[in-house]
Amino acid sequence: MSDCTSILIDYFNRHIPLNKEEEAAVKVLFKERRIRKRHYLLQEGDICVNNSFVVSGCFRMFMVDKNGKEHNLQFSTEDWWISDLYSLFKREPSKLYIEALENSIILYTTIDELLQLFEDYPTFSHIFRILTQNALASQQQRILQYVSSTAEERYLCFAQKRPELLHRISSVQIASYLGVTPEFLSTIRKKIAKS
Amino acid sequence: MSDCTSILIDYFNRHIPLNKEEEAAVKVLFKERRIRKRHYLLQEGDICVNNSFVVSGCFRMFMVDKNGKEHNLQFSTEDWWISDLYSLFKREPSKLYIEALENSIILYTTIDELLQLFEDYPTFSHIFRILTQNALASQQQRILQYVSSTAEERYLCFAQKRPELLHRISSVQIASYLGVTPEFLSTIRKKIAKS
DNA sequence: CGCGACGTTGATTTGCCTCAACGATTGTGG
DNA sequence: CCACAATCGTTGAGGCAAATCAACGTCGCG
Repeated sequence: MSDCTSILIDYFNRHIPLNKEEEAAVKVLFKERRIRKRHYLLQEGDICVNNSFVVSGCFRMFMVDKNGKEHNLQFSTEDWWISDLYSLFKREPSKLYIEALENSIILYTTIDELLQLFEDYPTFSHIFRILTQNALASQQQRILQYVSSTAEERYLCFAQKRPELLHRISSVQIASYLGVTPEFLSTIRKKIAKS
Repeated sequence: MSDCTSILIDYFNRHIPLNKEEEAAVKVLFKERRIRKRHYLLQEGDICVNNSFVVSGCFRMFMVDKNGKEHNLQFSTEDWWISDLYSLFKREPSKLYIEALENSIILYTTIDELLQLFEDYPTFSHIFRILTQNALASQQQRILQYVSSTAEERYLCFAQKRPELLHRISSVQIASYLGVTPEFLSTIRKKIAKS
């Protein structure tokens, strides 16, 4: 059985080179966990205490509205992070769910270990500040897109940014991410194929 | 003429008590500026280099879509911050505008001064990490609301959270924030008044 | 083989937009 | 201080994007 931490260390090195001490800290702190398809990493009401890195597999983060409908906010595959950053840092109950769409492997730490890591090695504090900014930026992009694009435009944008997900994820999930019904996604696809 | 920095210091003290040194640093670093109604603090393409605290007045942050339509993302009044956090930290050109809706007074620093402040006084680093988390949280809330509520529900929610803005801001601006036309906001209001 | 999940299609409905028109209010120049 | 223009909120008619509901074919799987 392979040691997944090397994948995470590679990931960090692609952002900011780590020294040997820092690499060792990653090896110590991050723990491996397997999640089976359809199992949950987080459910509404839980406080999100873990920050998780996806080694392999695929997750979706979603909320359930008052009519019981699900709305996907994010998909996370290899080399992405998956957690409710708000619940994680505020230590408040989450309004979100995180579900594995495939059998997956993650590396995770608790928020307390992470904060300790920040204190011990400023490099990580720096990396995670950037990650938070990226999260902020991508959320801003989603809002801007939502208020200014049609469903078809949102689909085309998604297809361009995450082409590999089109085949990997069911269209029910993609429709939920785009904010349309699966039926309407189907008509969008038909229309695009024609043109 | 009054010194506005005391207002900002009060604001900080309400979050985390400052010591004398920290208060002095605020006095040195933050500069006052008056912005007249209809003037811009930021325009698309600019890199947002200033982080601004609203002492008095009111601002709106908005984007312009490809059809030339404006979409308000945020209103900031007294005791709020106003800046494009993404452009500020990434030092990339902004896609947003910030406009004064009233004659206003702000206190601002450049991003470089702010980062220096973080290094010198960890307290501020802590406060601003919380502010970034709050920004993330409120953006998440907006997305969740957008995908799961009708315009009427969004209006009721806005009216509950920011009742004072209903009279302070024109309905054109409120409609733009809610993502509807002013005409439709009007019909929403009529319907609510009836029930 | 039969069942359930999934993607597709069509008919109908609905939420919201567009456009046009109208009084009321505000601002401005003479 | 008035006259006029400009802006703002409202109302209504008509249209479109997307939802809902129902039905059907296909596929993988027990």
